[in-house]
Amino acid sequence: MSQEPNLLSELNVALPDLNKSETKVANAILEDPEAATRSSIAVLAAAANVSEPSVNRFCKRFGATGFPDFKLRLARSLVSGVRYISRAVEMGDDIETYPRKLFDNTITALILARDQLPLGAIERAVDYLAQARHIYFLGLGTSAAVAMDAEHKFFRFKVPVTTCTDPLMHRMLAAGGGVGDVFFFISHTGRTESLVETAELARTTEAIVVSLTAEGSPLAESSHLSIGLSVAENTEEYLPMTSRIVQLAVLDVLATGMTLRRGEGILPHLARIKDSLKSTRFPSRD
Amino acid sequence: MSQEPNLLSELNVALPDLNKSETKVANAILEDPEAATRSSIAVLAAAANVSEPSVNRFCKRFGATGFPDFKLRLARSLVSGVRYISRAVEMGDDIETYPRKLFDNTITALILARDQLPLGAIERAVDYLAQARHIYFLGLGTSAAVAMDAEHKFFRFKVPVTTCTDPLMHRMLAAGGGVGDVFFFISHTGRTESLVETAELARTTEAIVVSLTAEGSPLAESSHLSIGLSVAENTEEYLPMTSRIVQLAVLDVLATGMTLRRGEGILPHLARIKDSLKSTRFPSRD
DNA sequence: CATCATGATGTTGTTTTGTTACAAAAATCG
DNA sequence: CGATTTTTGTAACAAAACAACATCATGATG
Repeated sequence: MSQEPNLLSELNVALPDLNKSETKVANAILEDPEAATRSSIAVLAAAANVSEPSVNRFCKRFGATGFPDFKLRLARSLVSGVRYISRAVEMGDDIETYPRKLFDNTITALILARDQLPLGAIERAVDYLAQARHIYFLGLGTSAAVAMDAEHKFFRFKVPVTTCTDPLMHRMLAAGGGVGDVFFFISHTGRTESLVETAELARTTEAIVVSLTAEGSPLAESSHLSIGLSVAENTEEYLPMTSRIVQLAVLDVLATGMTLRRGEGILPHLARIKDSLKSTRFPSRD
Repeated sequence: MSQEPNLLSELNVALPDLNKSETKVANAILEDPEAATRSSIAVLAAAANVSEPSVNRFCKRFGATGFPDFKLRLARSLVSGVRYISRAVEMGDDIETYPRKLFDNTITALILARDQLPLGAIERAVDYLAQARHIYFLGLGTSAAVAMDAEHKFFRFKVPVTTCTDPLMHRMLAAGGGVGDVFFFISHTGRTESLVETAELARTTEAIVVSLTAEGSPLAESSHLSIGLSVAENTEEYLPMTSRIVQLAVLDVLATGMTLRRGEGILPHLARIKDSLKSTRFPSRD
């Protein structure tokens, strides 16, 4: 699905090249786009002092099939314009405001990531993971929690999984890497010295080094395969937020890819794991 | 500008309260909202197997002045082509398909959660957390990773934070709770016996018990305050996915609420913490 | 400077689309 | 089981959009 350009800015750009009545229509729309989406063709024509067919022709000129279709595009470009701007939380924000902003930012980040997902890299990562004899998820700080989450997913595939947050352990594990080992590094910046060094250490062995990190970062460069993300963490923010959620979503994708690779056969196994928790829970009504 | 809630999630929420033909219409729209915005009332009526006036009434029920107006609202609430019907991944899906499905499901879950966020509970939770002398984040399984993430956020506010995944430790910590302690439980189901028992134990002390869990669950009932979520984890899926991401987003909200509560004064402190990592990283170009 | 060609604009009438009023059917309740 | 309310559909009606054609402006050419 292509990132359709904003209709309003398209109008602005085209403005000089329009003829008399088209200009009138364009101005009427730009004057109050919100209202334009609500008007009928007759009302808009009156507002622009032109005839109805002129408005209709105008719409078709901009690629719409007709006036209703044009209104729809207009409506959509009105939101996407607002939505795509990550609005930072401000000190004055109240409870009605900041939760919505945070959710919207997260949603936007996921949409952006979804549309730029490096599918090729993901597919190769699934290849590596599916063949791994042992997977190591290594991350520090916020990414440590992500690594832990990954461990909770991947152990289900009957592969030994190790997660670890101690940089010294990292080094030792990396040094001991061998055939069939996959070292999976998770880092938002991809610049953490300790992690990059560990990745390089792992590369001196027979192990495979995969990273989920910023595109073009030192860590990405040091890996056999990098799943490059370009999540712009709002620099104003003091707490890391969106980046790790995108990382988690990508790990969901990898785990799912692994399930698909394993085929139907793995499903009973996954079901058994899930069911094993039943007896730890209070029965639910349904 | 009114913060209009997303029409799609409004539909989802209202779904159970609709009568027969209204349900049919809602499903037809949810099935493919994008197409719905392009259809005429006749086409949509046919797709839903109802009469045209039924569609019209449906639109008015949701606050629109008529069908065209409804379509406009729908178009506005359509975020970048997210598919609202959570389509589960199927065994035959290829790399072009399943990553998108997973992301869309996650995005949808976040939109739904955003529009049903229990703001009152969140506000009170921020109150408790802001006044806490010690915060304990307790979760098991997947929620353990969420708890760990929470720890990584909240320690920044100069509050001692403890995370722990050992149920026996949980019990002992809970038993030792006192004034100023906040026990924050994280659980998707809210039915894990061990956690519920721990929560009840904590309630016998002076400590405050807060939970981030399913609405109306035993855990929610056992808490002083519950932030109720109703994320429908797709039961077909064998891996927990969307629920924990929503939990993380809510914890972001809580942490941000805490920042706002603390006021400007906390910002230099947060900045110092962030900067402390600088020397562990390779310098970036910008 | 008249005339024609071309393109832009408006008028009219048809078609499509949406809406209202009302009647039939179904559900609810005493 | 019948009365009452709610839900749903039918059909007539109103509004909107559109297409075909007519008119007007513009400007190029003899």
